[in-house]
Formats: sequence, structure tokens, C-alpha cells
Amino acid sequence: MKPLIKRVAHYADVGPRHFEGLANLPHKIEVHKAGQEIVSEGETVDFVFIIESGWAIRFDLLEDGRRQILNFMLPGDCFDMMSLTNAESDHSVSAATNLTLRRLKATDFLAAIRQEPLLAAAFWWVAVQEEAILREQIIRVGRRSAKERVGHLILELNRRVAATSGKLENFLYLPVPQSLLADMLGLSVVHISRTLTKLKAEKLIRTTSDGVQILDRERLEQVSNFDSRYLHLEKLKF
Amino acid sequence: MKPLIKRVAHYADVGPRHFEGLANLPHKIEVHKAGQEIVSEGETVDFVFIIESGWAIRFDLLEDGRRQILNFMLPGDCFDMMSLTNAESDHSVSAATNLTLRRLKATDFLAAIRQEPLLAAAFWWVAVQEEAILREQIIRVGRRSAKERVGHLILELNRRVAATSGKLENFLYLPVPQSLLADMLGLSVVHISRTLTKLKAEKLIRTTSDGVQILDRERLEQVSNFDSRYLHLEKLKF
DNA sequence: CGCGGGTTTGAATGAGTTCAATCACGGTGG
DNA sequence: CCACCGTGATTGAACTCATTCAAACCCGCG
Repeated sequence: MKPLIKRVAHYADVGPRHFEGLANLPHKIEVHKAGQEIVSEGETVDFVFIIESGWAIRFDLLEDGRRQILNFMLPGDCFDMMSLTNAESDHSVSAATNLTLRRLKATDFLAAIRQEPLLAAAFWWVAVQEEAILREQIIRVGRRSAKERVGHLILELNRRVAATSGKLENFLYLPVPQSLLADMLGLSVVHISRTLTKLKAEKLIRTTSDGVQILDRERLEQVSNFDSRYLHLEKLKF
Repeated sequence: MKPLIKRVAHYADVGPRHFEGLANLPHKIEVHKAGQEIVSEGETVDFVFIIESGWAIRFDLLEDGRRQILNFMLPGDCFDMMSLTNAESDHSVSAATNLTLRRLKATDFLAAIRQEPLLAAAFWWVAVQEEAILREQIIRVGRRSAKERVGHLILELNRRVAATSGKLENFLYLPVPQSLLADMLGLSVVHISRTLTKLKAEKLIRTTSDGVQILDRERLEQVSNFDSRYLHLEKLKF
């Protein structure tokens, strides 16, 4: 719960005490190995998951093996709110890295947020933010060049971890293979590699074994057409 | 309201009487000409709109003029639920065709759905459905070929109008120029034209001045990799 | 030391874009 | 009624960005 609380606290005057009801709910803490599937397409889920640590991906598989990742899920993200209508999931979720999850019964979750209006507002806001991220993903794959896509994604992830860590670093810990970036950005692995090489050649980033160093944020934002407003990181009044 | 009611009624035992509270709310009926902007990026909206007739688009403009349409909005669709958090809109909405809208104050809207739990559930479900459409849009532009994209979109729109009209036609009234399809599918106008020509050559569709005739639905679904499950058209229990 | 997953590089290919010309058609004014 | 116009659709040719396939490379690990 910590990442979620930190993240929400950043935007509104909500503290751990507002989360007590949620924290005391019966729940299971689950540990998943990288690559493990958590929710399968077609499954009916009546749980809500909160990511405690690690990264997950939501994705869809076409019959011929093509995969599209819809979103990276970071600590403090939640899914599947959709489960609150008892519909079948139309996509899968799996662990991108080793992962720790908190699993709550959807009905319990609902009851808890109904107790605490601030909590309800916080989760509504989380959902709004997540939808904005989905929309930006459409723009990224629909209308941006490979270079823009890669740069833009790096910058988005960088901001998103900042939202829960509290400060914006110039290093993005990126614990996933390039094939995940490829399936996220609608490109081939080969082209991801080439594009990263170009960004490195232009001294915009440097890559290490476990992440990306942002060398010139301003210029990277320019070439990537990145404007962080869509992430809705400003303070909100609930 | 009629399209919305018909659409929701199809999935749950909700009738006009559940919508009375909503229908009696103070509201404005607005008529917009095709092309007119309804919500601009950056604007703070505290209204909810329900489409009575005509089509609208949500889209985003990059500085250099590239445009990505996020979604087509059909009669019975609603926006901007996001306004319920008083955030700035991160994209624009405009009329794709001549359009009639019902405009409600967000606070009134909220109060009304709180009165009637079935109504709240219905709108929650509408939101879930809309998010699923967004996700499918990511897959379409991220991992599908031009031919698949075009076919897939035609089939989606066809099902969506069926959801409010009550029956699945083989003709899709498509009152928009190809440039909108292009900006929706992340392709150039020229390529949209070429792709439609190919689909016609394969006798999958025929185009008329105002729409598309689906000649061989089954085969079109195959070549487009279309699986309607993501639209969540099955009956739900609230 | 050798294996294996992931990354990089090269060469050939291909899908989609761009630019420019042509076409089709509905509306307008003479 | 016809000439003209403008918007949108179509076609061709050249080009570009990204893919594919295959080989080489890197590095951590048994």
C-alpha cells in the first residue's frame, strides 16, 4: 500500500489514516516471478490488485503471436477495477519483473471505499489518470515515429516512478528486456535497439545494464514531443 | 437520451423509468455543425455530454499538425466523465458530423446517478465498455496491418451502432471523410483509399457515397482479426 | 569453458508515405 | 441547362521508415 499512499498523498491531503479501512481488509500478499501470468484473457475476475513492488504488463495476444502491451503497471497502480462489473477480462496481465501484489476481494474493496469518500475520490482520480495514460499510448503508437515513441515512453515511465518516489531522477531503472519495449511501442526488437543506439549517439540518453540515464531531458522532451500534462501530476482539490 | 437508454436496456433490466431522474435534470440541447470544436485541450470542463444524434471525435493534435483520433463517439456515448474530478482535459472533442448533444452540469449528473443505483451501475458499465474500446484501439494501431485496421474499425463501428439500434445491419452508415479514418488508424489518407480498394477487390465490402456495405462478414472478420468480445455486448447482471 | 538469453549489426525486403496529377461529383452562378 | 468550382477520392512513381532474417556479439552463470 505504501506506493499507492505516497502517490495519492502527493496530490491531495490524504494520509495513511484514510487508508486504514483499506489496509485492514482481508487480503493476500502474492509474490510472482517475472513472466508469470496473473490474469488471463477471458477470465472472470472479482479481485482488485494493488502493486506493492515490481512491474506488471497488461497485454493482448493475437492468434499469430503478435503481442501488444497496453500499459506498464508500476508500484501503486491498481487493477482490475473493471472486475467491479463482473465482466470477463478482455486482456491478460502478467508480471514483467518479480512482483509483489496485494489481492483484495472486489466486494470488500468497494465497501471500503464507500466508507471513506476521500478514498473513493482518490481511486477515481487514479482511474482517470490511468485512462489518460492509455490515451497517450494511442497517440504514441498511432502518430509518432520510432524515435519519438522510445523517448516518450522513457520520459513517461520516468515521471511515473517519480510520482510515487517523490522526486524526479535522471536515471530510469528499467528492468525489462527490449522485447517488452517493442511490444509496447508496436515496433520490432531490432528497431528498438537501433533507435536506442541513435538516441545514444545524439547524447540524449545512456543505457546501463539495468536502466536508462537521461542526459539531456529538455532536448529529449523536444525530440519526443513529450508534454507531461497528460499525466495530471498537478495538485488536485478533491 | 433515447439512444443511451436503448443501449443500456439491451444489457440490463433498466427502462426509461430509471432514467427519469436524469431526464428531468436541467440541461441544454446543443446542435453543432460538422467540424465544430466542443471541448478544447486544456479546458476545464464541468459538464457531462450525452450524444443524442450524430458522431463526435476525441482527438489530440501534435504541434506539427499530426492528428490522432482516440475514439469515435456515437449516439448514446457520454463524455467527459473525467470532468467529475475537475481536471483539465488533455484532448479535444469535436463534431465529426452534424451533432446534437445534451449538456448536463457534472454535479447534477452525479447527484442523479447517486439517487438511482441501477443508473450508477449502468454508467459504470458504459465507462468500462469505453475503456475496452480504447484498449482495442491501441492494439489496432500498434500491431495490426493497414488492411486489418480498416476492416476491424468498420466492424467495430458496425457493432456499436447495432448496440443502440437493436439489430446488426450489413450496411454501415459512415458519414465521415477518409481523412478521419486515416487519423483514427494512424495511416495516411492515400493509404486508406488504397486499402479500401483492396478490400473491395476481395469482395469483402462495397462502398457507397455514404457508407460501407459488408458483403462477407465472416471473411472480413477473419482477415481483420476481429473478435467482438472486447465490446462486452453480452447481457450483464447488475 | 561453453551455453543461453538478450543485444547489436548488416543486407535485403516490404509496407506505408509523400508528392503530384487526375478523377468524380455535388453545388453555384450565369 | 451548362460551365465552373471545390472538396474529397483515386492512382502512379519515388522514396523512407521499419521489418525480417541471419550472423555476430556480449555477458553472466553453471
